[in-house]
Amino acid sequence: MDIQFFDTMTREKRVFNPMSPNVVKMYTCGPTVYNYAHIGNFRAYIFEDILRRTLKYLGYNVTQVMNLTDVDDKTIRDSNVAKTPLKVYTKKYVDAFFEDLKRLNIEKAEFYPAATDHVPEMIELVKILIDKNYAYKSEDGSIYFSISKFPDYGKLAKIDMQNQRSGARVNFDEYEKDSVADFALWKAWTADDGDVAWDSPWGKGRPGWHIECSAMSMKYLGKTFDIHTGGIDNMFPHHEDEIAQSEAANSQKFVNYWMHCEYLVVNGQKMSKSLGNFYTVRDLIAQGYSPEEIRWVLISAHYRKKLNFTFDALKQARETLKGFKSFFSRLNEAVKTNKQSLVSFDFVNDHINKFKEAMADDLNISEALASVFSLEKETNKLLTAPGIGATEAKTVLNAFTGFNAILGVFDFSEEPDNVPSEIRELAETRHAARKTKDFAKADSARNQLTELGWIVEDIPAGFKLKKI
RNA sequence: GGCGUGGUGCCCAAGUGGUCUAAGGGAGCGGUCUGCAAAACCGUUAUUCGCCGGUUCGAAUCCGGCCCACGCCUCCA
Repeated sequence: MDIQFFDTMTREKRVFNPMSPNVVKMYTCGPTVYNYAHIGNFRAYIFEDILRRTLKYLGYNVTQVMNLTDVDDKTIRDSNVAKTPLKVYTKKYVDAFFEDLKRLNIEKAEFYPAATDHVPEMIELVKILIDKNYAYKSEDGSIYFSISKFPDYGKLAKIDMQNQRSGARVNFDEYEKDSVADFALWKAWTADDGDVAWDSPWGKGRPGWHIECSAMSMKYLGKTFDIHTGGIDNMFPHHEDEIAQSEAANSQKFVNYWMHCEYLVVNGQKMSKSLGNFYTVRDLIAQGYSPEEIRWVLISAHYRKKLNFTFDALKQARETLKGFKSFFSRLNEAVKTNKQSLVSFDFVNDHINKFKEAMADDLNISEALASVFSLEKETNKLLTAPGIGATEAKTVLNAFTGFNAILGVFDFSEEPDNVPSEIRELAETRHAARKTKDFAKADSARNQLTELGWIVEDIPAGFKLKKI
């Protein structure tokens, strides 16, 4: 089965062939740790997680690198405001980031290199660019990349630099550059930087914004690697600049497949810190939404489509996940029975194959979920009507475990061993009352349970308790 | 000014020339089941895919124009 990904460079779906047959090397742009990441940011990280899990599901080993940008204008600015050393300041948000990744069940990458740990590598790269005459030193001691030396500049974003209205929104006081579009490889130290500085052949300073990704991807993945991803806002200038630096320095192709994730929008507008229309994972959890519900919302739209974030979507996710939860609970019950199989279960594999094919087709999650829902529905029918055997129930459960290797949202745990005794007693009371047809008593017990936050359902074997 | 993306039912969301009188989910409504519920199942909610033209035997899907929304060209996932 071919895997196809939409490559931003060619703007079309291409059959995916990694450089080595069984290993995929991918670089995923990570957070700038100056604040809590918001769920718009996490949309990108979840897209990367789905990509990674899909590749693994389809049989590849994955080596993923995600950078942590822990030195830049904003981290310096905000650590100064907080009167906290940069490293201490950023650590807080690095920790928070990993905490959120864990909550959202995002698999860990193999490497999380921090920019501040790789300054020597960046300096080496800048040296090469200067030696090859792609970079120049300005009067203030900063080093810039000269895009006029790199004719391919703009090939990813399809930007023709001749046609840009430079000046309209570019600050003209960057007089020291040859051309306004030239970007910094190394920034000379200024007073605003405080004690954030590294020594370099060009004097005290710090790396430019883009160089870390070139240097660190090269270190961990090589000069050419398979996939590079990020939010679509990284496409220009960030990824364009990475290409320029890397390809100029190495004289070889930087990346084979570029994949970009669309925005999360709120009321039609991009969720961003500058607009202030953002929610963090912790905000939503504080409002009573679960990480699974958040994850479901973020995975359930195709990564190249804008996703409109609403609380209604979170509520829809809640209902959907509830459905799965009770489905798994029915399956778990069926597994415990000794019922004989009455039906053929070939269709389970058909559903698995459709799921797989959909994901292999540029991560078509909607198609994939359709077969997940379809398997749920078909199985539910069988659970209701003729009954299914324990073996088949197990087969279906295994299929869902397989789906979950990518989706990462299902909770298969059996409800609940940890029911408070008070709750269990109430349910027993109700059960006994029903047996003697004392429905008034039964209903009153049920009402009490509801008030305590529990739902009781009658099933052939007795009753089932669920938390609201 | 340049470049780009998208507009599909009440909401979310696939489909990108025929199997589409449009998958799937959520929600609503009707029903089966139930002491009543819940869960589950069945039925139902777009002859239509922003609007207007065109190409074609045939279009949601291709072409042209228009309207609307959003984004990039500056840090941003």
